[in-house]
Amino acid sequence: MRDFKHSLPMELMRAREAAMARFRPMLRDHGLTEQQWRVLRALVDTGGAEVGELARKSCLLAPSLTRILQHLEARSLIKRTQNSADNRRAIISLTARGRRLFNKIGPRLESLYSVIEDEFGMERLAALYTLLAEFYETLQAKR
Amino acid sequence: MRDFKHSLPMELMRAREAAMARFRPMLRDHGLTEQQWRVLRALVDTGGAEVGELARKSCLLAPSLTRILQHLEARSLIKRTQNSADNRRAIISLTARGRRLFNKIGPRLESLYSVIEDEFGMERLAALYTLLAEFYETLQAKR
DNA sequence: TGCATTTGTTTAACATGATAAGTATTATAG
DNA sequence: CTATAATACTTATCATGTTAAACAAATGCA
Repeated sequence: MRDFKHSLPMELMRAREAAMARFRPMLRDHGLTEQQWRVLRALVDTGGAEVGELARKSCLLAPSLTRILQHLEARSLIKRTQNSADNRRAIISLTARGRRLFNKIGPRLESLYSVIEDEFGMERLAALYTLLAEFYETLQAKR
Repeated sequence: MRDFKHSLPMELMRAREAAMARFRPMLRDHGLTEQQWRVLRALVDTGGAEVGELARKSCLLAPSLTRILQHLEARSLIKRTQNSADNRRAIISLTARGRRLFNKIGPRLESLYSVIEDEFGMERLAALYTLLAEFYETLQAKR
């Protein structure tokens, strides 16, 4: 059997964790988990979206997203707008308060990201992005 | 701000999830989570280890590992051997039953891994491993 | 020796991950 | 039309992730 050290899922996880360790403290300072942040960011990106689309964009499972939306709604960071044409669907969007929080955190995370970019190098980072995207596409295509 | 699509932690997560989706069903068929499997694998690798070492090798946080060991012990897949020199430490090791389960699952996971290797290509896979390891080292070194 | 510190592990509390099942609403075949 | 299936979410349940705090055993040092 291959050496345990060369388990691809574990290597991906370790790399991700190394990056998240840089970002998580700041999110935590603002009372956000990384998953909650992903939702806010997806909402800014889309300007409002249905739960299903939000789940895809933020890479969250539906049940997780349901709970997260409940938390964010309780904190008045998001709101729901019922779709009269299809009552199953609701459009989720940021409140003004949610947008303010996003605007406060976003730039700080960007600067942390820049540090990583400097340390690791833009070229290698780009290469990594490319390989990851190709890997994902390859494995998805064959399912 | 960068496009949301280019969030490195998310890309790492998506790639990992694409791989795990191949492995998880088989583990589930044997009543194991991926984390429990990582622990069994680390135990085979080391031939028995303390909780702390196990946490490092299996990339699990101590509280998670504590719970996982309780589950595995309840299923008689692992056992604890008290260290007389230091009563805080206990050596965790596989039971015969745990080893049998490992021997049953291991080869099947290997063959699933081979499929990924074929689909993505060994060269690109090797390149990905290298970049991931470098990325991890770079980010750890500067902490 | 006595005691504050450190170390290794576990608990606790809350949030999310993963799977299955449930609910309400809409689409569709007959 | 209407029963049925499909869709979009939500609940439920158990396991893990994350942080802080508790705990016991070992260590360092006055």
